[in-house]
Amino acid sequence: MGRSPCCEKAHTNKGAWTKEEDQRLIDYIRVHGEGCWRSLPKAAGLLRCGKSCRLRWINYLRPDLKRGNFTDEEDELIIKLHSLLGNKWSLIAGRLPGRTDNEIKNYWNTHIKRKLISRGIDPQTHRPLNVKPTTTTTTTTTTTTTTTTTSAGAAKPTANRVTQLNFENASPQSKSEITLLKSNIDFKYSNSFNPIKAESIEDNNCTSSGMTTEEEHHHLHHHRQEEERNSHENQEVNLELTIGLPPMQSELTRTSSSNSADAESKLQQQTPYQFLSKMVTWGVCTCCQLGSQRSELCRNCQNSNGFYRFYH
DNA sequence: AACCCATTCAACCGCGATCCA
DNA sequence: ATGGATCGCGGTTGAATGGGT
Repeated sequence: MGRSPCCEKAHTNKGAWTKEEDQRLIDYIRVHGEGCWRSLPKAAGLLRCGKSCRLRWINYLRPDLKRGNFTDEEDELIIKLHSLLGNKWSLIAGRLPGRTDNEIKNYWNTHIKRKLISRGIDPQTHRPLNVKPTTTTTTTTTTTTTTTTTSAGAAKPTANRVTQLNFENASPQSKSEITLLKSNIDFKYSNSFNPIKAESIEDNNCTSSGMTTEEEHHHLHHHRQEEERNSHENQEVNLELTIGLPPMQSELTRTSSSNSADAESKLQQQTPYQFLSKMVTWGVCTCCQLGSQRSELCRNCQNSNGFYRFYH
């Protein structure tokens, strides 16, 4: 038994949308807002499946879309974000107001890929094309985790992977790493915050990039130097990866008698370092680190009971 | 004008994640 | 705990378009 189709295909239109269909969809959403896509077509009198309506609205009809050519600044930002996030088009799109994931994906495949290749850069790894990838396998003694990756391309970023940073039970070695990580985050925050690095330490001393701890130390050090150089040389593209509030269940529940906005504003009054330290202590997912703008409370950090996974 | 080929981008498809009864 | 329904994402497809011959 396969998965049931998302809609009754026999009675739905496919292919390009007509002006009338567009208008119906716009009119309906203007009145009722974005809601249940499944029931929308019927309610709006459209012979389309909900999925198709959603796509049409998000990628084409939404009033806040920018359209038009990408600027050089946008190009560079996309390249930079892609080097950090990989093919996470929706996350990249979240940093480019008025642009959709589909648009960026297409633009990447048709323009930027070529642009990078012409610069002698591998579009997937963001490293010089003549560098031959080597495979390294790292197995740590404290965990059974084995990570395989290529040196040319950092381990493929997984958007929903969560960080697990437990200070209390960490080995002395891990603690020194955590200190290093925190200083790294602190450093990045003072320049331009790189959320990916916050994910670097997982399972105590097994790194997500597949490097040994020593390599990771070296890598972080090297990265820091590089960052410093960049920021001095050309005022590196400021990614403005704003940090969204991580789920603050306890803060919220502790102040449940007052409103949750109080708890939030209390946290926002903290210094960036205090705030980041909390993030590290809690452990937050990439979504929260990136400041997901779609939902106030990230689902990745929330389990099915509504509690947050990483709160101590 | 007719054909061919390359490029672009809107739309589709399949799948994993999440919700919810 | 389970399974169907739904959402959202990333990869792929194919019609439309433009340029070259």
